[in-house]
This record gives sequence, structure tokens and C-alpha cells, in this order.
Amino acid sequence: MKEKSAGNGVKEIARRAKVSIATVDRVIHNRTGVSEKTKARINDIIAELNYQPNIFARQLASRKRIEFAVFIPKLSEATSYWKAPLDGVFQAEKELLPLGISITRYLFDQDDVSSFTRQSKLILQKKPAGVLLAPLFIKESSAFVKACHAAGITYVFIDSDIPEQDRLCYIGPELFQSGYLAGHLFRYGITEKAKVLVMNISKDISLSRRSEGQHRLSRKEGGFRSYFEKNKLTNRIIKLDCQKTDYPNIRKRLAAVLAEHTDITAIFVTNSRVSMVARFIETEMNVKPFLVGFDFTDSNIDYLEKGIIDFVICDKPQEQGYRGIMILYQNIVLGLEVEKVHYMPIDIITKENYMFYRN
Amino acid sequence: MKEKSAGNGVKEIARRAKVSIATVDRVIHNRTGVSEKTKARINDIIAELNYQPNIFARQLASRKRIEFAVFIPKLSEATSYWKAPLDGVFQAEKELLPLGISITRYLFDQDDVSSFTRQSKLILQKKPAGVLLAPLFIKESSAFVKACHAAGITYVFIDSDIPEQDRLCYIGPELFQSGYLAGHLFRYGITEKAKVLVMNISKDISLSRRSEGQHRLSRKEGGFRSYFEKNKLTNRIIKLDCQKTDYPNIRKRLAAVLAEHTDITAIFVTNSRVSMVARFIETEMNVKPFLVGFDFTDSNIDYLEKGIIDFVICDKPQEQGYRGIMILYQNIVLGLEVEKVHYMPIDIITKENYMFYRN
DNA sequence: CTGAAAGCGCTTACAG
DNA sequence: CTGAAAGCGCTTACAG
Repeated sequence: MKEKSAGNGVKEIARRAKVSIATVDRVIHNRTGVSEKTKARINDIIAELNYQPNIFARQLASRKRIEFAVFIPKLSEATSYWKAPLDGVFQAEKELLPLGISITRYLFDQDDVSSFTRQSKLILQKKPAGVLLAPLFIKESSAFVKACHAAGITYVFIDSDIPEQDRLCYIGPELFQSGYLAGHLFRYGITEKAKVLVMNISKDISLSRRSEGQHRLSRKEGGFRSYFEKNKLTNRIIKLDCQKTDYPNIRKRLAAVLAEHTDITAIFVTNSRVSMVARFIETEMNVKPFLVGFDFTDSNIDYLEKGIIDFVICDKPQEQGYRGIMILYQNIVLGLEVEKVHYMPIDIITKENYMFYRN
Repeated sequence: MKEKSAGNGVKEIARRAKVSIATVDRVIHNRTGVSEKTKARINDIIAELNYQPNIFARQLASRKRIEFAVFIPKLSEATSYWKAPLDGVFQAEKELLPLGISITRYLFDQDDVSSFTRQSKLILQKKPAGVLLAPLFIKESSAFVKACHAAGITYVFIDSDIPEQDRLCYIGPELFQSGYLAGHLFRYGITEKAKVLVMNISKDISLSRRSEGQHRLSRKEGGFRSYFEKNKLTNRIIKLDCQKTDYPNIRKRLAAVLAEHTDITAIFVTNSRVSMVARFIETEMNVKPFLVGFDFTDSNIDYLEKGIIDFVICDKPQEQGYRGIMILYQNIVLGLEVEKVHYMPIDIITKENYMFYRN
């Protein structure tokens, strides 16, 4: 294990190298103003001693608080998707505050590139030690992280990735696989000749998000269909896209499609709006179809509890925020290595286990 | 948020109280040798200033490393159950080492009370700041934690609980609910008139563990049966207990029971040995029954991958160890409040999501 | 390019 | 019961 640090701190290094501790400090922090020769000598000794800085002394002496920036979309009318990651950030903040680390949030408008560039300037100005970034605007994000790199700011991507960048790591869901998993669940929920309904309920189904070749929801739908193909399930899949997300409209559309296809016995909703379908089933249908959707929301849990939703799939959006911050901490403060890619687990929630679920 | 700690450290408190910082320190640490009067005065000022000690300075000045003890069963031939929590402890250790916290493992033999009492003496002697304890021996554990309490050692229970004790918290699985959840999955895996086979494969099924009124496996079986009752499922449940856990015996017993009940179409195995049943199915059966078991083991994942096991239920044994240590850290080092009970999530693993599962 | 010295906010002997 | 002083292992001006 680790030696008692009896005496291999900067002082010992200085003694061996026959320089002052100030010079040792310069080398440790890669500052200028040290001759190549002494620098090399000191680095050798550091290696030899396997010097591990005392992070308490470091923190105490350099009175500067460490600062992280969180740079993700703000909550909007259209979607509360980013609430969960923010909750996770808050949790991490609570744990890191006693360690002298503070977190500033810079939220941008998903529909307004200029808000992104405006905030990015603020961050670059503030020069945090690390930033947790959702790179939805690819071009602008690339420019931003290039500037971060130049300024020595560590950055972590969340939610979507730009792999070619020289990021600390990526943390996010694997949407295709989520849909694929849903497909597996349907294997148990349907018979051979049943028809399956796939519903995308979202205002912006058609507009592919700038960041992705494909819309998020169609990635899940793609995974879902892929499961049926790969496993040679021949069930007919009916598709229903609802861009109007109010209940009266959902109700009308659903009623129509179910009247046309009376043999639909299972419904897959590609996002958290599954609760609206559950409401329809509860109030208007006699025979409950098999129903699967996404996200750990209050109303989804309600319908899980009532037995109307069979399964909810969830990719721990909260943990994305939490881990993002903790990884910055582990790398920047503790100097630990971190893995380059962290896919979130894809969790299956039911009436029987939701009470123990931690987002 | 928090004030800049410009000047409300011990120095400021001392200044206001017109005492030396040594006296302030005595009050902060509840040491003897301070008159009630000055003590009260100082405490008032501490409260008024909302004094938060600088944990870096504290750590630096008091050269003592913080030490935690892990007091759980050792791995045995009979069961590798405790490997996962130990892995989690190792993970936490890695993260806490840079913070000057070290962890010592005191492992005892589940079948030998004297090994427990022997180790417990060592721990009491060592006086760690905190201990993570699996209180399998109720009586001895009670005595041990009483001694801990007296010595000012914080303790956390893992795996099973003794609620009346004055522990920091409990972390563990909810076995009954795990079985109940399994029941839910069977709802989708069987038809109305199918028979279901429940298998307990374990050397010590009959001996109820000292710690629990009921054996662990029968808690899961109880939950499973309870699901069927509560949901008025009338399927006949056949029970098979195998105390000889070698494959030839499993094979013989299974063949016999399946010959007697040809209409068994689903099998529930109450622990990680489900892979042995999968092996039987793979080599000897033509029609694959619905199969559910427990724990994220390599061979279970194999059979999940092959499509022979349908679902594996897992209660994050590794995280139990990890969280146990981290909770000690958060409470003892950071001074944060913690929740009294942490039930582990009950996760559902399939062929489609196991690759993203983190124990 | 290099060093001497002060200081971060605590704790720890030691002296009274 | 109380205080003055040294020191933990670093960083930070400042001086040369």
C-alpha cells in the first residue's frame, strides 16, 4: 500500500534536488521559469519518490475554491427532460460543498443558439476548473471545448457525445438499446398474431435535433423495431405520431387507430408521455393492452401502481448529472483516472420495484 | 449560500469570546477542561457564526489518518455472496485513499461465532472511526455495537438489520419484495393453467440462519407466492429443494420432477444457481421453459445471452459495500446527515441491458 | 532562473 | 481551567 508520507513531500524533494521548495512547486505545476536541467532533476526525484501531493495542504494553502460549471439546456415548457440531471448536479453539489468545491449553472435555450454562445463566453471568462456540457449544438460546442482546452479547462460531455473531441469522458444513455430492450419485454406481453402500436408523442418529432442525425425518439423506435426483426417476430407494427400533445388530441388519434386496428393488444410509447395513453386506457378501454413507456415520472408511477402501465424503462437521467460532477471531482481534485465512456444503465421499473428505485 | 469564510474560523471565535484558540478547539471537540461559562459563551458564538470547520486544515493539522473497519463474513466454499460487497468496499477505498482514509477488513467465518468475537476485539482495540458491519450473529453483534457506541465508533449495518440498535443506518436488500417482483415477471411468462416450479438450491436451506426468523431463500419464495395470491393467479406451484448442489444431483431431481409434472412451463430459482437449471434446459429440454433467477454472475449472463434465462434479478450487492463506506465517510468526515434505511434497488437484468449494468 | 519567508485554518504538546 | 507557540505540507507573493 501507500507509504507513510513521513517525509517525501516537497521538502524532501527540495532537499534531494538541492533547490528550494518554491522551485519544486514550479515544476510540480509546470510553471515557467525553471531551467530544463533542474526541472529534469526534480522530475526524476518526484518519480522516484512516487510523490503524491497532500491534497489537504494544497487546498488549504491555495485559498482558491475549485469551481465547476454546468452547461446544459434550461427547463422549458416543451420538456422537463433536463430537470433530472439538474437534480443530480444538486446532489453532487451538496456532497462537494464541504470540500470547497462550488458549482455554477449556465443554462441555455435549446432553441436559441445565441443563448449558448453567450453563456459559453461567460464560462470562458470565469475559467472554472471543469465544465459539464451537453453539446447539443455541435458546431458551437466544438468551438467552445476547443477554447476550454486552450484555457486548461477540463470538460465532460453529457447526454450526447462528440467523440472526436478531446473530452475527459462521455456520460449518457444508449437510446437504441433502450428501444431494443423494450422490444424484449413485448415478447412476453403479446401473442404471435397481435398487432403492436408504437406511439411517438412529441412536439418536435419531425424536426431532427441539430445534434443528431436522427431524432431521439426514432432512435428508440429503431431499437424497438430492430428487436422484432432480429428475433423474427412477425407481429405487425402500427405507427402513430402525435405532434399535438394535449390529451383531447391523443384521445382522438388513439380512438381512431384502435378502431381501425381492433387487434392491437400492445402499445409502446417512446417517451414519458405514456401516462396519457394510460389515462385513455383507464377511461375508455375494457381490455387492457400491454403498455410500456419511459421515465420515472409521478404520473407514470401512478399508472404503474394501478396496473395499467406494465413496465417503465428509465436511464437514470439524474445520475447523469451526479456522475458528471463526481467524475470532474475525481479527476481534477483527486487526480484519479476515469473511463472514457459511461453509458447509463437501462432500468426496468415495475409496480413491484419502483419504491426502491433511485434515479 | 455559504459565506466566504473570510474570518469566521477558530480565530474569529476566539477573538469574540476573548479566549485563546486552544480553548475554542476544546469546546469544538467537546474536550474537558473548560469552565461551563466560557463553554456556553463559545458555543453561542459558534452557533451565531454558523461556524463550519475547514476540513482541509483539520485534516492537515491532525496528522491522524481516518480509519474504517469492514466487518463482514469471508468468502467460503459454500458461497461467494460476500465477494460483491467486498468489491464495492474496494472501489470506495480507491476513492477515499487520496483523502487520507484507510480501510481495514476484518472477515469472520459465518459458521464460527468465535471468529466473530475474536475479530470484534481486534476492532475495538484499533478504534476505527467507523465500522461497516454485517450483524449475522445477533447477540454478539449487539454486544459489539454497544461497545462501539461506548467507544464513540460509528457503525452501519449491512445485509441484515437490528433496528433497535442505535446505528447510523442500515443498507441492504428487501428479499421478500425481490421474490414478489419475480412473481410479477411470471405473469407475463406463463399461461393460466401452466404449472410453475420453484427451486431452492442451497446447502443450508433447512437450517434457518441465526440472524433471521426465516431463511433468505424462503423470504424470496414467500414474496413470490404472495404475488400469486394477491393477484389471484391460480397456477399450481411445485416446490423443489435441492440441498446437494452438484450438477448431477440437480439434473436427477429436475428430470424427476419434470417427468411427474409435464405441464411445468416456468421455473423460478431463488438464487444465483439458476445457471445450473439453465444448463439442464440447454442440454436436455426441447421446449424452453420461462426461467428467472438471481444475481449478476458470469454464468448467469452467459445463459441470458443464449436466451435460456429470461430475467435475472439483482439487488446490487456491490453497491451495498460501496455505499456503506461512503455513508460512513459522508457522516464522519463531512458531517452530513444520512438516511436511516437504504434499501437496495431491485434490478431486472435481461439479455438486452446487462452490458450497461453496474453492480 | 531561484530562494527565503509568510500564511492557509486548524491541532497538538507544553507550560502555567 | 487557560494560553502561547510550533507545525501539518503545501502555495503565494516578493526579492534578487
